[in-house]
Amino acid sequence: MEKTMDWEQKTLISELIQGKELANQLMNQLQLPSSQENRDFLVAKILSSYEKALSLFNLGANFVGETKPITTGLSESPRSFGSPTSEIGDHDSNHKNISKKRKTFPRWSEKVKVCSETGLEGPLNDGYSWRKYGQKEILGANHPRSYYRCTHRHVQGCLATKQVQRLNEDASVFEVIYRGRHTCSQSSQLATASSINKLGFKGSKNTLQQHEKDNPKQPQDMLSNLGAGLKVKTEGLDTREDDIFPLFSFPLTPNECESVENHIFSESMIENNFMGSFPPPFISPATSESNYFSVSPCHMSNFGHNVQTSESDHTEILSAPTSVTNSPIGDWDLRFDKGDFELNFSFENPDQLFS
DNA sequence: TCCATTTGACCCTC
DNA sequence: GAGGGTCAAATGGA
Repeated sequence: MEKTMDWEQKTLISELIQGKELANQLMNQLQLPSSQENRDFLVAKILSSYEKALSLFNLGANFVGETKPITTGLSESPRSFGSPTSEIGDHDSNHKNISKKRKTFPRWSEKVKVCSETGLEGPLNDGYSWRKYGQKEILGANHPRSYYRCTHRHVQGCLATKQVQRLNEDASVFEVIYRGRHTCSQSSQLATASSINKLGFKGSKNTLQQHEKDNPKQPQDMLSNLGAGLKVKTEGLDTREDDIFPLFSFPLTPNECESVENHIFSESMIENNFMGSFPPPFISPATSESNYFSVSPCHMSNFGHNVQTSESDHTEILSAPTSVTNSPIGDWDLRFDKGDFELNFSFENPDQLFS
Protein backbone atom coordinates (compact mmCIF):
# COMPACT_ATOMS: atom_id res chain seq x y z
CA MET A 1 0.00 0.00 0.00
CA GLU A 2 2.68 2.44 0.95
CA LYS A 3 4.70 1.52 -2.05
CA THR A 4 1.70 2.12 -4.17
CA MET A 5 1.18 5.39 -2.45
CA ASP A 6 4.74 6.43 -3.08
CA TRP A 7 4.41 5.61 -6.69
CA GLU A 8 1.18 7.51 -6.96
CA GLN A 9 2.65 10.49 -5.24
CA LYS A 10 5.71 10.58 -7.40
CA THR A 11 3.71 10.19 -10.51
CA LEU A 12 1.37 12.88 -9.35
CA ILE A 13 4.24 15.23 -8.74
CA SER A 14 5.72 14.33 -12.06
CA GLU A 15 2.50 15.10 -13.85
CA LEU A 16 2.12 18.40 -12.08
CA ILE A 17 5.64 19.41 -12.87
CA GLN A 18 5.14 18.44 -16.44
CA GLY A 19 2.01 20.50 -16.50
CA LYS A 20 3.89 23.46 -15.22
CA GLU A 21 6.61 23.04 -17.79
CA LEU A 22 4.11 22.73 -20.54
CA ALA A 23 2.36 25.82 -19.33
CA ASN A 24 5.65 27.66 -19.48
CA GLN A 25 6.19 26.42 -22.97
CA LEU A 26 2.77 27.60 -23.90
CA MET A 27 3.52 30.98 -22.44
CA ASN A 28 6.61 31.17 -24.58
CA GLN A 29 4.65 30.10 -27.58
CA LEU A 30 2.17 32.85 -26.95
CA GLN A 31 4.93 35.40 -27.02
CA LEU A 32 6.24 34.09 -30.27
CA PRO A 33 4.60 33.91 -33.64
CA SER A 34 4.13 30.23 -33.29
CA SER A 35 1.42 28.29 -34.95
CA GLN A 36 -1.98 27.79 -33.46
CA GLU A 37 -1.44 24.08 -33.77
CA ASN A 38 1.52 24.21 -31.47
CA ARG A 39 -0.46 26.09 -28.93
CA ASP A 40 -3.36 23.74 -29.18
CA PHE A 41 -1.02 20.87 -28.77
CA LEU A 42 0.47 22.33 -25.65
CA VAL A 43 -2.91 23.11 -24.23
CA ALA A 44 -4.00 19.56 -24.86
CA LYS A 45 -0.91 18.22 -23.19
CA ILE A 46 -1.34 20.47 -20.21
CA LEU A 47 -4.89 19.37 -19.79
CA SER A 48 -3.89 15.79 -20.14
CA SER A 49 -1.21 16.19 -17.58
CA TYR A 50 -3.50 17.76 -15.06
CA GLU A 51 -6.18 15.23 -15.64
CA LYS A 52 -3.70 12.50 -14.96
CA ALA A 53 -2.57 14.31 -11.90
CA LEU A 54 -6.07 14.66 -10.66
CA SER A 55 -6.71 11.04 -11.35
CA LEU A 56 -3.72 10.15 -9.31
CA PHE A 57 -4.81 12.58 -6.73
CA ASN A 58 -8.04 10.69 -6.59
CA LEU A 59 -6.16 7.57 -5.87
CA GLY A 60 -4.20 9.34 -3.26
CA ALA A 61 -7.32 10.56 -1.61
CA ASN A 62 -8.54 7.08 -1.64
CA PHE A 63 -5.56 5.99 0.26
CA VAL A 64 -6.09 8.53 2.84
CA GLY A 65 -8.27 6.28 4.80
CA GLU A 66 -11.32 4.26 4.97
CA THR A 67 -14.44 6.16 4.41
CA LYS A 68 -17.87 5.54 5.55
CA PRO A 69 -21.06 6.58 4.02
CA ILE A 70 -21.80 10.16 4.42
CA THR A 71 -24.99 11.88 5.24
CA THR A 72 -26.93 8.74 5.60
CA GLY A 73 -26.36 5.60 7.40
CA LEU A 74 -26.33 3.48 4.34
CA SER A 75 -24.18 0.53 4.65
CA GLU A 76 -22.16 1.07 1.64
CA SER A 77 -19.14 -1.04 1.26
CA PRO A 78 -15.73 0.45 1.70
CA ARG A 79 -14.46 2.17 -1.32
CA SER A 80 -12.39 0.25 -3.70
CA PHE A 81 -10.83 0.99 -7.00
CA GLY A 82 -12.44 0.19 -10.22
CA SER A 83 -16.07 0.19 -10.88
CA PRO A 84 -18.39 -0.17 -8.01
CA THR A 85 -18.89 -3.83 -8.19
CA SER A 86 -22.31 -3.96 -6.78
CA GLU A 87 -23.55 -1.33 -9.09
CA ILE A 88 -24.65 -3.69 -11.73
CA GLY A 89 -24.22 -7.10 -10.34
CA ASP A 90 -27.20 -6.82 -8.12
CA HIS A 91 -29.48 -6.85 -11.03
CA ASP A 92 -28.91 -10.45 -11.62
CA SER A 93 -30.57 -11.58 -8.51
CA ASN A 94 -34.09 -11.58 -7.36
CA HIS A 95 -35.65 -8.34 -8.36
CA LYS A 96 -37.47 -7.82 -5.17
CA ASN A 97 -34.30 -8.24 -3.26
CA ILE A 98 -32.16 -6.09 -5.40
CA SER A 99 -34.55 -3.33 -6.13
CA LYS A 100 -34.42 -1.94 -2.67
CA LYS A 101 -31.04 -3.11 -1.71
CA ARG A 102 -28.62 -0.38 -0.92
CA LYS A 103 -25.97 -0.33 -3.53
CA THR A 104 -22.47 0.96 -3.49
CA PHE A 105 -22.24 4.00 -5.67
CA PRO A 106 -19.86 6.80 -5.94
CA ARG A 107 -21.45 9.60 -4.12
CA TRP A 108 -20.94 13.28 -3.57
CA SER A 109 -22.96 16.28 -2.73
CA GLU A 110 -23.21 19.82 -3.83
CA LYS A 111 -24.56 22.82 -2.11
CA VAL A 112 -26.39 25.16 -4.34
CA LYS A 113 -27.89 28.49 -3.58
CA VAL A 114 -30.95 29.60 -5.34
CA CYS A 115 -31.06 32.94 -6.96
CA SER A 116 -33.61 34.72 -4.87
CA GLU A 117 -34.64 37.43 -7.30
CA THR A 118 -35.64 35.53 -10.33
CA GLY A 119 -35.55 32.00 -9.25
CA LEU A 120 -34.30 31.40 -12.69
CA GLU A 121 -30.96 32.58 -13.51
CA GLY A 122 -28.97 31.18 -16.26
CA PRO A 123 -29.61 28.19 -18.29
CA LEU A 124 -27.57 25.93 -16.22
CA ASN A 125 -27.82 22.33 -16.88
CA ASP A 126 -25.85 19.27 -16.15
CA GLY A 127 -27.11 17.77 -19.34
CA TYR A 128 -28.80 14.93 -17.62
CA SER A 129 -32.44 14.24 -17.39
CA TRP A 130 -33.72 13.41 -13.96
CA ARG A 131 -36.95 11.95 -12.87
CA LYS A 132 -38.26 12.29 -9.39
CA TYR A 133 -39.14 9.03 -7.79
CA GLY A 134 -39.64 9.88 -4.19
CA GLN A 135 -39.73 12.40 -1.43
CA LYS A 136 -39.31 11.95 2.26
CA GLU A 137 -39.33 13.89 5.42
CA ILE A 138 -35.96 13.51 7.01
CA LEU A 139 -35.46 13.49 10.69
CA GLY A 140 -33.96 16.73 11.86
CA ALA A 141 -34.44 18.39 8.54
CA ASN A 142 -36.87 21.20 8.08
CA HIS A 143 -37.47 20.31 4.52
CA PRO A 144 -38.21 17.07 2.77
CA ARG A 145 -35.62 15.31 0.72
CA SER A 146 -36.37 14.60 -2.88
CA TYR A 147 -35.06 11.63 -4.75
CA TYR A 148 -34.25 11.66 -8.42
CA ARG A 149 -32.91 9.14 -10.82
CA CYS A 150 -31.80 9.29 -14.38
CA THR A 151 -34.66 9.36 -16.82
CA HIS A 152 -32.89 6.71 -18.83
CA ARG A 153 -32.78 4.30 -15.98
CA HIS A 154 -35.09 1.81 -17.56
CA VAL A 155 -34.20 2.34 -21.17
CA GLN A 156 -30.46 2.40 -20.81
CA GLY A 157 -29.99 1.06 -17.36
CA CYS A 158 -28.44 4.25 -16.14
CA LEU A 159 -28.27 4.01 -12.37
CA ALA A 160 -27.34 7.54 -11.50
CA THR A 161 -29.47 9.07 -8.81
CA LYS A 162 -29.45 12.20 -6.78
CA GLN A 163 -31.05 13.55 -3.66
CA VAL A 164 -31.97 17.13 -3.14
CA GLN A 165 -32.64 18.77 0.15
CA ARG A 166 -32.86 22.28 1.45
CA LEU A 167 -30.51 23.16 4.22
CA ASN A 168 -31.95 23.93 7.59
CA GLU A 169 -29.74 26.91 8.12
CA ASP A 170 -30.41 28.46 4.78
CA ALA A 171 -33.46 27.42 2.87
CA SER A 172 -32.11 29.01 -0.23
CA VAL A 173 -29.29 26.56 -0.29
CA PHE A 174 -29.82 23.09 -1.52
CA GLU A 175 -27.62 20.17 -0.96
CA VAL A 176 -27.56 17.80 -3.84
CA ILE A 177 -26.16 14.39 -3.30
CA TYR A 178 -25.26 12.50 -6.41
CA ARG A 179 -24.88 8.81 -6.47
CA GLY A 180 -23.74 6.53 -9.18
CA ARG A 181 -22.41 7.08 -12.58
CA HIS A 182 -24.37 8.00 -15.61
CA THR A 183 -24.15 5.23 -18.11
CA CYS A 184 -26.77 6.60 -20.39
CA SER A 185 -26.04 8.11 -23.77
CA GLN A 186 -26.26 11.55 -22.28
CA SER A 187 -23.24 10.72 -20.28
CA SER A 188 -21.04 10.05 -23.24
CA GLN A 189 -22.33 13.11 -24.97
CA LEU A 190 -21.39 15.16 -22.01
CA ALA A 191 -18.00 13.64 -21.88
CA THR A 192 -17.45 14.57 -25.47
CA ALA A 193 -18.70 18.03 -24.85
CA SER A 194 -16.39 18.35 -21.96
CA SER A 195 -13.32 17.63 -23.91
CA ILE A 196 -14.33 20.27 -26.32
CA ASN A 197 -15.25 22.77 -23.71
CA LYS A 198 -12.54 22.33 -21.24
CA LEU A 199 -11.30 25.77 -21.96
CA GLY A 200 -14.66 27.31 -21.88
CA PHE A 201 -17.85 25.90 -20.64
CA LYS A 202 -20.50 26.13 -23.21
CA GLY A 203 -22.06 22.78 -23.24
CA SER A 204 -25.00 21.36 -21.52
CA LYS A 205 -26.98 24.38 -22.09
CA ASN A 206 -29.36 23.50 -24.78
CA THR A 207 -31.01 20.77 -22.89
CA LEU A 208 -31.98 23.02 -20.14
CA GLN A 209 -33.02 25.83 -22.33
CA GLN A 210 -35.26 23.48 -24.13
CA HIS A 211 -36.44 22.16 -20.86
CA GLU A 212 -37.20 25.59 -19.59
CA LYS A 213 -39.10 26.28 -22.71
CA ASP A 214 -41.03 23.11 -22.52
CA ASN A 215 -41.65 23.18 -18.81
CA PRO A 216 -41.76 26.74 -17.68
CA LYS A 217 -43.75 25.92 -14.63
CA GLN A 218 -42.04 22.90 -13.39
CA PRO A 219 -39.31 24.25 -11.26
CA GLN A 220 -38.69 20.94 -9.72
CA ASP A 221 -37.73 19.39 -12.92
CA MET A 222 -35.60 22.26 -13.77
CA LEU A 223 -33.89 21.93 -10.52
CA SER A 224 -33.01 18.52 -11.47
CA ASN A 225 -31.20 19.82 -14.46
CA LEU A 226 -29.52 22.81 -13.09
CA GLY A 227 -26.45 23.06 -11.09
CA ALA A 228 -24.02 25.17 -9.26
CA GLY A 229 -21.69 25.13 -6.38
CA LEU A 230 -20.41 22.03 -4.97
CA LYS A 231 -19.99 20.38 -1.76
CA VAL A 232 -18.99 16.99 -2.71
CA LYS A 233 -18.91 13.80 -0.87
CA THR A 234 -18.47 10.57 -2.63
CA GLU A 235 -17.53 7.11 -2.01
CA GLY A 236 -16.33 4.40 -4.20
CA LEU A 237 -14.12 5.01 -7.09
CA ASP A 238 -14.44 4.53 -10.70
CA THR A 239 -11.59 5.60 -12.79
CA ARG A 240 -12.91 5.38 -16.22
CA GLU A 241 -10.65 7.60 -18.14
CA ASP A 242 -13.26 8.92 -20.46
CA ASP A 243 -15.34 10.20 -17.66
CA ILE A 244 -12.82 12.45 -16.21
CA PHE A 245 -14.00 15.98 -16.19
CA PRO A 246 -16.93 15.52 -18.41
CA LEU A 247 -17.80 19.13 -18.12
CA PHE A 248 -15.32 20.69 -15.97
CA SER A 249 -14.61 24.27 -16.54
CA PHE A 250 -15.65 27.43 -14.88
CA PRO A 251 -15.73 30.27 -17.27
CA LEU A 252 -17.43 32.44 -14.81
CA THR A 253 -17.41 36.09 -14.63
CA PRO A 254 -17.49 37.66 -11.23
CA ASN A 255 -20.95 39.01 -11.65
CA GLU A 256 -22.20 35.60 -12.39
CA CYS A 257 -21.17 34.48 -9.05
CA GLU A 258 -23.62 35.78 -6.61
CA SER A 259 -25.88 32.95 -5.93
CA VAL A 260 -23.90 29.95 -5.20
CA GLU A 261 -22.56 30.13 -1.76
CA ASN A 262 -19.99 27.54 -1.78
CA HIS A 263 -18.37 25.06 -3.98
CA ILE A 264 -16.78 22.57 -1.84
CA PHE A 265 -15.29 19.48 -3.24
CA SER A 266 -14.62 16.60 -1.12
CA GLU A 267 -12.11 13.95 -1.50
CA SER A 268 -14.84 11.79 -2.74
CA MET A 269 -15.63 13.78 -5.74
CA ILE A 270 -12.07 13.91 -6.67
CA GLU A 271 -11.86 10.33 -5.90
CA ASN A 272 -14.59 9.72 -8.30
CA ASN A 273 -12.47 11.33 -10.87
CA PHE A 274 -14.46 14.35 -10.22
CA MET A 275 -16.80 13.42 -12.90
CA GLY A 276 -17.64 9.83 -12.97
CA SER A 277 -21.17 10.83 -12.91
CA PHE A 278 -20.38 14.15 -11.62
CA PRO A 279 -22.53 16.67 -13.21
CA PRO A 280 -20.96 19.78 -14.38
CA PRO A 281 -20.59 22.31 -11.73
CA PHE A 282 -23.71 24.19 -12.44
CA ILE A 283 -26.52 21.99 -11.52
CA SER A 284 -29.36 23.11 -9.56
CA PRO A 285 -31.07 20.87 -7.21
CA ALA A 286 -34.60 19.91 -7.25
CA THR A 287 -36.93 20.33 -4.42
CA SER A 288 -40.42 19.49 -3.66
CA GLU A 289 -41.31 23.06 -3.00
CA SER A 290 -40.43 24.50 -6.28
CA ASN A 291 -40.06 22.79 -9.48
CA TYR A 292 -37.74 25.02 -11.32
CA PHE A 293 -35.10 27.33 -10.22
CA SER A 294 -31.72 28.11 -11.37
CA VAL A 295 -28.56 28.88 -9.69
CA SER A 296 -25.74 30.82 -10.93
CA PRO A 297 -22.50 29.05 -11.37
CA CYS A 298 -21.15 31.48 -9.01
CA HIS A 299 -18.64 32.17 -6.48
CA MET A 300 -16.13 30.15 -8.21
CA SER A 301 -13.82 32.78 -6.98
CA ASN A 302 -14.50 31.38 -3.61
CA PHE A 303 -14.23 27.96 -4.88
CA GLY A 304 -13.27 25.87 -1.99
CA HIS A 305 -12.71 22.21 -1.74
CA ASN A 306 -13.99 20.55 1.25
CA VAL A 307 -12.16 17.40 1.64
CA GLN A 308 -13.85 15.04 3.89
CA THR A 309 -12.50 11.82 5.00
CA SER A 310 -15.30 9.79 6.13
CA GLU A 311 -13.35 8.19 8.84
CA SER A 312 -13.19 11.27 10.87
CA ASP A 313 -15.69 13.32 9.07
CA HIS A 314 -13.21 15.99 9.48
CA THR A 315 -13.44 18.65 6.90
CA GLU A 316 -10.51 20.47 5.58
CA ILE A 317 -10.54 23.12 3.03
CA LEU A 318 -8.68 22.84 -0.15
CA SER A 319 -7.96 26.25 -1.39
CA ALA A 320 -8.61 25.66 -4.98
CA PRO A 321 -7.92 27.93 -7.85
CA THR A 322 -10.30 30.69 -8.50
CA SER A 323 -11.28 28.94 -11.56
CA VAL A 324 -10.00 25.69 -12.70
CA THR A 325 -9.53 27.01 -16.13
CA ASN A 326 -8.21 30.42 -15.54
CA SER A 327 -6.42 30.34 -12.34
CA PRO A 328 -2.96 29.40 -11.43
CA ILE A 329 -3.01 26.00 -10.01
CA GLY A 330 0.15 26.41 -8.16
CA ASP A 331 -1.56 27.83 -5.17
CA TRP A 332 -3.33 24.78 -4.06
CA ASP A 333 -3.23 24.08 -0.47
CA LEU A 334 -4.19 20.52 -0.19
CA ARG A 335 -4.35 18.89 3.11
CA PHE A 336 -5.66 15.65 4.30
CA ASP A 337 -6.03 14.77 7.84
CA LYS A 338 -4.61 11.35 7.55
CA GLY A 339 -1.12 12.39 8.14
CA ASP A 340 0.28 10.36 5.37
CA PHE A 341 -1.08 12.63 2.75
CA GLU A 342 -0.59 16.19 3.61
CA LEU A 343 0.47 18.84 1.28
CA ASN A 344 0.80 22.51 1.08
CA PHE A 345 1.32 22.49 -2.53
CA SER A 346 3.36 24.79 -4.58
CA PHE A 347 4.73 24.14 -7.96
CA GLU A 348 7.88 25.80 -6.92
CA ASN A 349 8.48 23.17 -4.31
CA PRO A 350 6.78 20.06 -5.41
CA ASP A 351 9.14 18.00 -3.39
CA GLN A 352 7.51 19.23 -0.28
CA LEU A 353 4.34 17.60 -1.26
CA PHE A 354 4.74 14.31 0.37
CA SER A 355 7.44 14.84 2.84
C1' DT B 1 -52.06 8.24 -24.32
C1' DC B 2 -47.77 9.21 -22.52
C1' DC B 3 -44.90 10.91 -19.16
C1' DA B 4 -43.69 13.08 -14.81
C1' DT B 5 -44.88 13.83 -10.07
C1' DT B 6 -46.91 12.58 -5.69
C1' DT B 7 -47.30 9.70 -1.89
C1' DG B 8 -48.03 5.72 1.00
C1' DA B 9 -45.97 1.43 1.74
C1' DC B 10 -42.29 -1.66 1.73
C1' DC B 11 -37.54 -2.96 2.40
C1' DC B 12 -32.84 -2.43 4.12
C1' DT B 13 -29.37 -1.04 7.33
C1' DC B 14 -28.01 0.40 11.67
C1' DG C 1 -37.51 -0.23 16.01
C1' DA C 2 -36.04 4.04 13.72
C1' DG C 3 -34.62 6.23 9.84
C1' DG C 4 -33.63 6.40 5.13
C1' DG C 5 -34.08 4.77 0.22
C1' DT C 6 -36.95 2.85 -3.28
C1' DC C 7 -41.09 1.03 -5.37
C1' DA C 8 -45.31 1.46 -7.57
C1' DA C 9 -50.10 2.88 -7.80
C1' DA C 10 -52.62 7.06 -8.22
C1' DT C 11 -52.92 11.42 -10.16
C1' DG C 12 -52.41 15.27 -13.24
C1' DG C 13 -50.77 17.80 -17.25
C1' DA C 14 -49.64 18.13 -22.14
